[in-house]
Amino acid sequence: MPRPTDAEARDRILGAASLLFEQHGIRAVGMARIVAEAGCGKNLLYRHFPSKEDLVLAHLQRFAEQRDRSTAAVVAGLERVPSAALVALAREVADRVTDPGFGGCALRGYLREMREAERGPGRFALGEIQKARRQVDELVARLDTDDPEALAGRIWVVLEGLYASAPYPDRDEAATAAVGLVQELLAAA
Amino acid sequence: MPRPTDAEARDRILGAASLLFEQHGIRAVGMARIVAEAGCGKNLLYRHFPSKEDLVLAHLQRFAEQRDRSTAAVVAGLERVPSAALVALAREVADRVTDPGFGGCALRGYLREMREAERGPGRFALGEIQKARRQVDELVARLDTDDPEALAGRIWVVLEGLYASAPYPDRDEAATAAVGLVQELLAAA
DNA sequence: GTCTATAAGGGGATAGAC
DNA sequence: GTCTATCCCCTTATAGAC
Repeated sequence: MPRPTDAEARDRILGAASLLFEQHGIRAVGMARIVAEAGCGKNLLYRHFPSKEDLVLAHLQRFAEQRDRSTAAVVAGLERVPSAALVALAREVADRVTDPGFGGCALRGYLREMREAERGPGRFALGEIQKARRQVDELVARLDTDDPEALAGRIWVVLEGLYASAPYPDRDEAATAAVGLVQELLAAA
Repeated sequence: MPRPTDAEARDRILGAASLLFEQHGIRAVGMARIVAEAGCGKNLLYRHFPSKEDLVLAHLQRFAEQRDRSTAAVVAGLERVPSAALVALAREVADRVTDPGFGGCALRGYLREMREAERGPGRFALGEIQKARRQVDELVARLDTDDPEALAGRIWVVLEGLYASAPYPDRDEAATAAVGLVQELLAAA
């Protein structure tokens, strides 16, 4: 069991692992390298994270929590104006995607790399993505438009395209295109 | 050097490798497994493909050639009607993505998994994607609309979102959403 | 000669023991 | 923290079958 004061060590290890995972992928990064980068002993790492899978899961949870905080912040106060909330949501994704340090959505990246969505980190990743999708669905449902499902599906495709463009040089163009598209879709609805 | 008549063996090996790569990813599939699935000796594989990287490059080239043939077929005869060609292009992507055997775009998958676009298979993959983007750009340019760059960027985001939805259960919804979106974008232009 | 099958080399993976 | 066990990786080399 980690001691209470070990929370800082845990954060340091998890931070180093997250950075490496985002930069090089899950499979490409070995535990030895994480230990070296975190500057700790292997013993300590395995006390906090009994297996690599646990470490990866914690990495995805950390990513999801940061995203949740970020989206909650931009949507705050817009609950009454669902269209504005949806645009804010798109802008938030665009902001994260265009950040030079952003290495792609960790949840989607894990699913693509490991192709395992039934259990463990993959199950968590899929659940988080479905959660985000449901948020879009619910906002669109309050929008007083005909065929809200089609609209939500279209907005979702645009957001997926925005996420997909993260590692490419044209992500800035993708960001303006995606935000503009979402705005127009809502204006026409 | 492989003998001239070995083209069939090469195809068999490449076919087995492509299937495994699409199903499990590049890093997850070892040469031993490819040999087992292709039903050949290791020696023969390495004569046709001196290294795994060569095999992966051939796999990406095969994917790109099939895609080129498929897109050329659906665009054939529509050179004079760029909007129809763009819709056909979107439909073609939608058809491939919704095919149950489709495991995602191999080119985008390689770039996401290996994060290497400067040389070898990654360089090829990036070039092919840029080629597809240029095709969209050129069709939009012949469309007599103001701000063709913005329109091409929007169509491209939608297509990227469609590709990204390939491994998910909602790819059918994504396909109809994407095709509908492209149609509307062109109708409004 | 051309293939398959198998072993071996050198490295790195996760994980556990001391 | 180091050291070890076990396994799998890519690749090459050897040995045998047709």
